[in-house]
Amino acid sequence: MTIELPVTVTSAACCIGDTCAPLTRAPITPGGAEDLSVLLKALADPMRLRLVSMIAAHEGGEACVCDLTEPLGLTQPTVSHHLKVLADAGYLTRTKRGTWAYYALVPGALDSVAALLRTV
Amino acid sequence: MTIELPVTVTSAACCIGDTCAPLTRAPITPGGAEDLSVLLKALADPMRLRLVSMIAAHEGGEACVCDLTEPLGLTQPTVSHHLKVLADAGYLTRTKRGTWAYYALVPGALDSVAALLRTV
DNA sequence: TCGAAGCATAGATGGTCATCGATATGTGTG
DNA sequence: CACACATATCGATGACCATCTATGCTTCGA
Repeated sequence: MTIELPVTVTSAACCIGDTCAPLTRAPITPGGAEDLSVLLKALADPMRLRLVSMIAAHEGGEACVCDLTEPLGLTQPTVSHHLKVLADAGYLTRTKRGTWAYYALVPGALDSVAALLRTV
Repeated sequence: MTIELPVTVTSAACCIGDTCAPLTRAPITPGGAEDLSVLLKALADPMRLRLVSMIAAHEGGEACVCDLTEPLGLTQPTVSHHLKVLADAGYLTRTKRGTWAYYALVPGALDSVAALLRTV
């Protein structure tokens, strides 16, 4: 369960030195592209997008697996698998209370990726 | 080559009627999740991210296939395939001048997806 | 203490995809 | 016209992935 979003964004600055608004910027690094693709891959699934949205829409901003299985029409292990993918990518947190495991959105995670997307 | 970004965003408004900032929003629709996942899937590949970035960084904001093959270390058919995926998703335009096919970014396409991402 | 419920993991399977080589198509040049 | 070059398409292949069933683990209540 590695929770990590690239906090240190490799600044693809538009202004370097004296020349502002140059015609050509520095392209994304191979490593940066690999990292961003991992973050995007975790979201590039209809069911996972719906999971994120349903958790955000759920009261309290959190939901347990049992809340999410039926409306998606997926089995419990499949939902559990998707939630793990999202948690590993840093989009969700997992809190166990009693028998239930509550998943919640990491604040600003989606905005972070959206911001990264515009730097490409 | 279907160039189309979801211009009509199904507004997941935060404020409905008199009650502002409700605890629960409306979750994304299954169709909306499917559409957004298609857009994200097209970007969720390291080589395609690098292609988009390299085209944006290239002088004139456009590049032909022959400009992109060598720095990526991919064969020409593979690069051509990735560019088609990106163009079909609405991220790139294709302009043929003579023997060469020039690909350029669709202005605002990335920002559009980034904005959609925050509505999830 | 025992059973039921919620969740995670393991293994299997069918589908999708990234990549390649080979080839077709189109375009400019001699 | 013939040839060289840039690009697109086709078919194959290996890897990855979404989903399932079966099963193990933990926690709560009777």
